[in-house]
Amino acid sequence: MLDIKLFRNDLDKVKAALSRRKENIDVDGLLALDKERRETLFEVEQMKGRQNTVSKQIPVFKKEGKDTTEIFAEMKKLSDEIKSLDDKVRELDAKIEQIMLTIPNIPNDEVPDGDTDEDNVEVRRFSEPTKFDFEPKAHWDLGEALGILDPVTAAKVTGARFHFYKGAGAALERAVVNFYLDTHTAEHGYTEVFPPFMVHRNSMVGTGQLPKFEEDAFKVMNTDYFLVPTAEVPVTNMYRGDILDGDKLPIKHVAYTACFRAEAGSAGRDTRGLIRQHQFNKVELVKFTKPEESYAELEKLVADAEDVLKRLGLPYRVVKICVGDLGFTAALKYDIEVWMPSYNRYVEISSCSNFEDFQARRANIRYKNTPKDKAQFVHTLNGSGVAVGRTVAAILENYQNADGSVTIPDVLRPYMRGLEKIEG
RNA sequence: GGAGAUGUAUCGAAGUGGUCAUAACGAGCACGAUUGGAAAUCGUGUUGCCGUGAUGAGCGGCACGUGGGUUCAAAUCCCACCAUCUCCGCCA
Repeated sequence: MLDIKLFRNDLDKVKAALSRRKENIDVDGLLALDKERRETLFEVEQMKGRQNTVSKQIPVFKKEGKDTTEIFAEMKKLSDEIKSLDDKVRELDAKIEQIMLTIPNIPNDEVPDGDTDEDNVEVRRFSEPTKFDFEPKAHWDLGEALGILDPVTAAKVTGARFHFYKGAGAALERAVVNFYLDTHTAEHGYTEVFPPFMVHRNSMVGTGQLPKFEEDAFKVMNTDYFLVPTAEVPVTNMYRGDILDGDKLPIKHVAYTACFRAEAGSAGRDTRGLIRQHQFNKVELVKFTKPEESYAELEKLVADAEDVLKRLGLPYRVVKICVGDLGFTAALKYDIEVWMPSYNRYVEISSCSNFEDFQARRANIRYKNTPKDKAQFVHTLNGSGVAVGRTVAAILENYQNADGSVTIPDVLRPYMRGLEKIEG
C-alpha cells in the first residue's frame, strides 16, 4: 500500500509511476474521496469535542440537582448526528482502502522500461549453458525412464499439475531442501522458521496477494484459510502489527514450505514436467531491514540465492525485471534463471524483490532505533533461495549422462547417503 | 468437539455506567539528585494512530482482544467473533 499523503503531496510522482506500469486508476477520484473524508472527519470531531465537554458537566449538574431534560434532548440529537457522520467516515474509509489496496507499488528508478519478460535486462551470468555430446532429454522423460517422477499416478490420485516423486527422486527433492536450509542458516546467517501452510485472509492482504489476486490462491473450504502460495506470506506476517527494535535489524529468515498455486490463466503452459505445478516446494529468504539498508540487503539476498546454485554447479543468469513484468508489490526485482536444456533457454528459479515499505504499510510492521524515536515502517524483502522442484528439474537435465543416468552434484551426496548417480 | 475462566501500557495489576485512560498501585526502562564509585533511596519522564499545523510545538479526535448494539454517556451492560489458560473428549 502506498502512503495516501504521497497522493496529496506529490501527485505527479504517483501518476508517473502508475503510467509507467500502464495502470489506469482514477487518482483524482481517490483524492476527492480523501478530501471528503477529511472534511467529514473534522466536522464529526468537532461534534465529539462538544459531546465530551457536556458529558463531563452532566454528573456535576445532577449532583447540583439541576434539570437535565433539555441537555439530554440536545445530546441525543448530537449523538444521532455523530453516528450518522461516523457511518459516513467509515464508508469513505472503506472505499479509500479498497482502492488503495489495488494500487501497485512505485517502481524504483532503476527498473528498466519494457512490457514483457523479453525486456528484462541481463545483469550477469554464471558458467555457460551445458553442452552435450549426445541428444539431451527433458527432465520429464528422464524422470519417467528412471522411475522417479510420476505425474500419471498423481493425476489418478489428485489431478493435473501434481507429481509423485519416487525412490531416488523423492530423496533428491528432500536433499535439495536440506542443502538449501543448511547453507542459508550455517553460511548466510538466516534463522530458520517452519511456518503454517495455511494463513488467514489478513495475512494474504498483508503481503499483497489479496484482494487483487484471489483467483490465484487455493481457499480451504468452510474456513477463512488459504493455502500458502509462498512462505513469504506466513513469514512476513510473523511481525504484522509489531514495532521492532532497530538493533535487531536486519531480521533474516529462511523457510521451507510447500507452495500452492491455482495457476489460473496458465492453461496449456508448461504442461509437462516440474516447471508449473499446483504444489511445489520452495525455500524462501525473507528480510526485514531499515529503509536505508534495503537495497544493499537486496544485493546480498540475490548473492545468497545465487550461491546455492553455484555450489550445485548449475548455469544461471541474473536479470533485472522490467516495469511491465515487475509484479504488483515489488519496487525492484531480480530473477535468477537457471539453464534448462529442454527449454533451450534460462528458466526462472528465483525471484528476489525489495518491496520497500509497501508490504510493511499493509501489514503495519515498524521499527524504532531507540525507544524515544518515532516508529517508522521497515522495508521487507524476499527471494526464493531457491525453488526446489525446478532445481530438481535443472539437475536432472544438466547432470544427465549419455546412458540416461543422472549424476548427483557433489554437494548433495552427503544428503543422499553418498549416492553418486541415479540409474534406471 | 463439550464445560469453565481470562484478555487494560514493556510486564504484573486496579478500575462494574459519568465529574483525571497516559490510565491508580507495583516492577522495568531512561534521565537527574545522592555516592569516591556502586547498591539502596528520592525526583522526573516513559503508547500508538488520525485530523490540523511545516514531517516541529500546540490544539482536537480515536483506541481497554476485534467488530457491532443499548445509553445523553460504555473498560464497565448486551450480542457475535478471535486468542490464551484449565478440565473432559478425540487424536499424530
